[in-house]
Amino acid sequence: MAVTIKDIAKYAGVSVTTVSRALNGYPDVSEETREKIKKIAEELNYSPNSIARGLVTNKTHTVGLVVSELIKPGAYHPFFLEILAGIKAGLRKDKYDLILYTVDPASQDVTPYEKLCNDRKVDGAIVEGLKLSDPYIDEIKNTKIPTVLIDIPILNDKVGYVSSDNVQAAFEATSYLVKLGHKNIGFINGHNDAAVSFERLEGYKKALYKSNIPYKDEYVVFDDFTQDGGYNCFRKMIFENPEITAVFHASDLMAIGSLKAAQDLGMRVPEDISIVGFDDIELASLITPGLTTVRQENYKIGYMAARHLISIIKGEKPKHIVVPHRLVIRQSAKKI
Amino acid sequence: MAVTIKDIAKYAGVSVTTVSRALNGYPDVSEETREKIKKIAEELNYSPNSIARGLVTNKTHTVGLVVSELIKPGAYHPFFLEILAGIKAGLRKDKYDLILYTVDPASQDVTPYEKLCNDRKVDGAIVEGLKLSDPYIDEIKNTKIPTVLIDIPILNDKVGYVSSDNVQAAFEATSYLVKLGHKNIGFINGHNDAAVSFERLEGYKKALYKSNIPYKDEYVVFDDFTQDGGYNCFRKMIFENPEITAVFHASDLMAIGSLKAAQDLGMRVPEDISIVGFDDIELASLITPGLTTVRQENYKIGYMAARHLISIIKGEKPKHIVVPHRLVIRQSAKKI
DNA sequence: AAATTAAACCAAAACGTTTTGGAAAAGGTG
DNA sequence: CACCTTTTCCAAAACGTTTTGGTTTAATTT
Repeated sequence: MAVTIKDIAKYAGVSVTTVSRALNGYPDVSEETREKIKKIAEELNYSPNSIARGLVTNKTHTVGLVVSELIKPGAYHPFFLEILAGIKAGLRKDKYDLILYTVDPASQDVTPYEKLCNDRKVDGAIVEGLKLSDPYIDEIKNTKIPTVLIDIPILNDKVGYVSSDNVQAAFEATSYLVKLGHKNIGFINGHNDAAVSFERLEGYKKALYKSNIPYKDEYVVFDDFTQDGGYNCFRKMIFENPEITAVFHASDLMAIGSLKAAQDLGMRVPEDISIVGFDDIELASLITPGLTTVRQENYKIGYMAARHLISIIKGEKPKHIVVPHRLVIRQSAKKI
Repeated sequence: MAVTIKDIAKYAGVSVTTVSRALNGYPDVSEETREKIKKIAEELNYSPNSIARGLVTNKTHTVGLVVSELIKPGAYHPFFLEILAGIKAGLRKDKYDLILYTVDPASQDVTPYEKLCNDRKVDGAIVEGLKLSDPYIDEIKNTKIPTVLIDIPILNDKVGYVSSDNVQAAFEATSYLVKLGHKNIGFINGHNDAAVSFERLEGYKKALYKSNIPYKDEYVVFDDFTQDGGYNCFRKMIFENPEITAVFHASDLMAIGSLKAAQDLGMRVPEDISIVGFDDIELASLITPGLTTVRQENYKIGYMAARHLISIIKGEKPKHIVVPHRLVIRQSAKKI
C-alpha cells in the first residue's frame, strides 16, 4: 500500500493534523517539526492521495475540455492540436490536470453538461467546437460551473469566452482584396450554426460598405467549413456569377476546396481568381500557391482560455478575451 | 449541495447500505425496494460522487494518456488526433475517462512516470510518442501500473504495446519500388531514438536482399521525422548519389520535405525521382503529386490500445497487438 | 413446535485527507 | 505569582461512498 499521512504521523510522533498542516504550509507548526515531517515525507516518498483530498475540499484541480466534432469522419479538427497545446501550457503553471471529453452529438449518450462536469467533479471546463444549436449552449448559459468557451459568445456570472475579433479579421481580409482592385468579391462562409459565421459576414459587409461596393446577397453562400463545402460552393458561385474575381472564405479548408475546384475548372490561381482563406492551418503554407489567409493564434487562444478559466475558478469575473489575428499574405491573391 | 446517497436513504426510509447495494445491483435487496430506490434516485437527479467512490474502491475509472512532443514548435504531431479519436472510442464503451498528460522533456518538471500516474490515481495509462532515450522507458519496463505503449516494444506483467508491423510495411514499400524497376533506392529514415526506425530499416534491407540488390550504407540516412529533416537529407543524398531514382521515407512529412527539395532542385516527381512515404497523413492525398505511402491505421491503433489497456486493468495478460497497414499507391512513384 | 435456511435489511468501519474547535505549553506582563 | 498571549499541537468530525459482518423476519424443513 502507498504511504499515507498516517504513516508519516507515526514516524514523526505527531498527529495527522500536524502532518497535514505542516505539509500544507500552515503557520501553526514549528519550523523544527515542519522540517522533520518534510524530511520523513520525502524519505517515505509520500505523495498525497488526491482523491481523498478532493473528497474533503470538493476541489479536484482538474478541468474538463469539452470538444465536439473531434472526429468528423474524413475531417479531423484542423487546429484542435494547437488549441490543446495552448491549453496545456496555460494549465501547467497552476498544475491543473486536463480531462478530455469528446461529445459526439450523433451518439445517443447525450449526458447533460452539468452532469458531465459534476460526475467527474472538475473545477471548471473549456468548451470548444460547439454548434450554436447544440443543447449544451443553453445549459451553459446559466450554469454555475466555471466555464470558458472558445468562439462562442456567452457571458455570465461564471462563464466567459475567448475568440479572435472575427468582424475585424473578415474586414481586413476583404479590404485587402478590395485594395488589390477586386470589386466582385464572393464570400464562402461557414454554416449558420457557428457564431463566427455571423461575425465574419458582418466584417465582409463592412469592408464592402466602406469602399462603396454594393453588397450582393448572391455573392455570399453558407456551407460546412470543409473542403468539400468549399469545392461545391465555388463551382456554383462561379457558374452563376462569372464576373467574380476574388473569393474570401471562412476557413482554409474551404479555400483549399475552392482552389481545387478552380483548378478543375481550368482556372489559374491567382491569375484568374484570387482566393483568401481563414485560420492559417499548417496546410495553408504547404500547398501551391501558398494560401493568403487570416492567421488565428490558436495556441494563444487555448492558452488564454486556460488562464481565464483558472481566474474564474479563483473567483474573478468572467469576460470576453480577444486574441489578436493577422493577415498572412502568400500567393493566392493578386492585384488586378 | 448535491444530493447524496444519504438523502435517498432518508426519502426511501432505508439505510445507506441498502441504497448503495440497490443501485449497484447487488442481489440482497428486494425488487420492490430496489425499484423504489431507483425511482427516488431518478427523481432527485442523483449521480454518485465518483471521488468518494474512488476513495474506497481505489479505482477511478480513469486512464492517462501520456504523450511527448505534442508541441514541437512548428511541427504538431501529425496523427495524434487520429490516435486520440481511436482511444476515446475504445474507452467510451467501458466509460473510462481520459486524462491527458503532455510530458515535455525540455521542461525541468520531469515527474517520474509512477508518480504521474499515482498522483491522479489513474487505473492505467497509454503512452505515445516517447523516444527510446526517454527516462520513462526504463521506469515503464518494471512498472506495476497497467500500461499500453504505442510503437514501443515493452512487454511485461502489466505492460503491453500496439504497433504496425513496421518490418513488413517497410518491406512492402521497398518491394513496390523494386517492382517498379528501381535499383538504386535511398531510405531516409527516422532518428535512432525511435523503435520503428530499426524495424523499418530491417524491412528495407530485407526487400533489397530478396531482390538481390546490394545494400549500401550511403543510401540510408537518419534524421528527425520532420519535413525539414526530409528536405535536407534529400538534397544531400541526391547530391552525393545522383544515381538514386527512388527514395523511401520513414514518414510522410519527410517525404514531403523531399518533394519540396526535389522541386527546388528542378527535379520532377515522379518522372525524375520516385518518392514513397510512411503514415498516410491527411496531407499525403492533398499535395500534388499525391504521395504514395504506407497507411497506418492510427485510429485503430488508438482504439486497440484503449481496449487492450482495459483488458490489462481487468487482469488479462498483456501482449503485442499488431494493427494492419496497407500500401496506398498514388502518383509520387513511377515505373522506370 | 423446534430447528434450519433464505431473504431482506442495516450499523459501523473503512478509504486518506482537511478542517474545526479546542488544549497544552511556553513566553510575556504587571 | 497570577494572568494573558502566543505558539504549537491534537482529537474528532467531516467528505460520500463501499464493504464487512452481522441481525431480523419469514419461509421451509424436520
